Amino acid sequence: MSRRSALLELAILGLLHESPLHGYELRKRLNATLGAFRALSFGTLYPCLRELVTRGWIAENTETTSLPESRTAATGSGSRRARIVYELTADGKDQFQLMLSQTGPAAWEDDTFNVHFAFFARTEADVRLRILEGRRSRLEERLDSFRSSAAQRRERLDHYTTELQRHGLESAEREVRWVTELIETERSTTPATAPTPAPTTAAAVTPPDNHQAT
Amino acid sequence: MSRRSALLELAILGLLHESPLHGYELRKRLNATLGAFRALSFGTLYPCLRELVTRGWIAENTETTSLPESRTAATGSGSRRARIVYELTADGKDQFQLMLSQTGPAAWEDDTFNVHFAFFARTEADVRLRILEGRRSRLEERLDSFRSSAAQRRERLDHYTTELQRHGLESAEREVRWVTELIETERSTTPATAPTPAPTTAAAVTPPDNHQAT
DNA sequence: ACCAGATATATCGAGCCGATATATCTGGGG
DNA sequence: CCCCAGATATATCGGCTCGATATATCTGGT
Repeated sequence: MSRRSALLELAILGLLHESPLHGYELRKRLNATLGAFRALSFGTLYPCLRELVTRGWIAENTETTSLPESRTAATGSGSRRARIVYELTADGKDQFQLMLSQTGPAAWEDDTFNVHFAFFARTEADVRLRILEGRRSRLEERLDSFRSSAAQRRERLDHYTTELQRHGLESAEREVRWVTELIETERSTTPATAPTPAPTTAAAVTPPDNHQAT
Repeated sequence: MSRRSALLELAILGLLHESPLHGYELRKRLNATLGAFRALSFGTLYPCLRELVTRGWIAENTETTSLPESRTAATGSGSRRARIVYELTADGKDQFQLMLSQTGPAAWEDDTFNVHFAFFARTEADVRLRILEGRRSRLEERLDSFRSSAAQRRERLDHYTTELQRHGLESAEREVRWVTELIETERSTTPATAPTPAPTTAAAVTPPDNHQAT
């Protein structure tokens, strides 16, 4: 079972959910729209696309722009040459929804969170809330370890390292506030149909912490 | 010519510049102190250490804590068993200073900037300023491409993706302000000379053949 | 005394990144 | 008009990194 970066597979299926795309354009959107994949290599993308085809989740349509011998300068859309356009299949849509409903610890880590969040419009409300709360727990956990380790070696670091730590801490605190606002928005816009047994609002969110020590 | 992640080599040399360390502790500091290397694998660290040894930049001292049959409970440092302690050599110090003076485009990218910044106390003032300005240019360049692409597809994105973009944009803007403040501080505190003092000896700035100290 | 967990070093396969190759289309200059 | 530079587009390869795993010692709890 080649894991093959389930995150990349999820991102590809999600982008193809909107419209069929060819590899080059897919890579650009992976870099731009999602927060991850800053410089995804074609040596990663194309093998992944091929595997998704063999699994039947996407289909490969060779774009035979039969454009005749004329230059077709009129069409500004510019179909340049035969491109391989990938399209989501029915099985691919099912798999995408299945992946979105997975709320494992992999959903709120640094790299994965942005991708999951970008597809929240197609994610169920309770899953959205669980991922946001997991993300906040993860951030606060890191904040705690940062602050405790900072207290230990007060005067050991020079000015620049201290400044680096301070900026990192501040960024993490800002993201906590951002996620908290998102959680409150989720709670106010969705009725209280929470399946979690936490009726009281003061239940301190009960984050779905990883009960499984990896 | 195995480049072997010059960034990791720089970070190791920089951390060993302060005190000799063994692999396990080195990995913890790589995760905690620097911003990069969130989960560096031992399968990456140990081969890198071995190569640094073969290049003569660090030395491998098997810590034969001859600690007698007594428990040595007094020493809080706790030498548990024979550990391999790596120590920076004179050539390693030269190499570290050489790497720090490299102001290539590799110094202000996302991953590399934090590491270079963490060692600014041992970097010359003009190099510091060049790296900070390069970092700011890089961030503003990304901000421009973000904003222009956001203008193109105004109403195409859903609420969540828009929110993700907005948060990313805001974070980048905050980092630009942070870097700008750092640049102004550099300009005001270093009128012409005087590198920032290191806590120890002042011989830290480019010694050509200085083979002693520590 | 025992077991769980932290400390510490080491190795291996799967798969990712960066460089590189190939080919077509577009735009600018001589 | 042609050629070159650059963007578009697909593809491959080797070196290296990651995650899992193995081994061994020390510490702390019961």
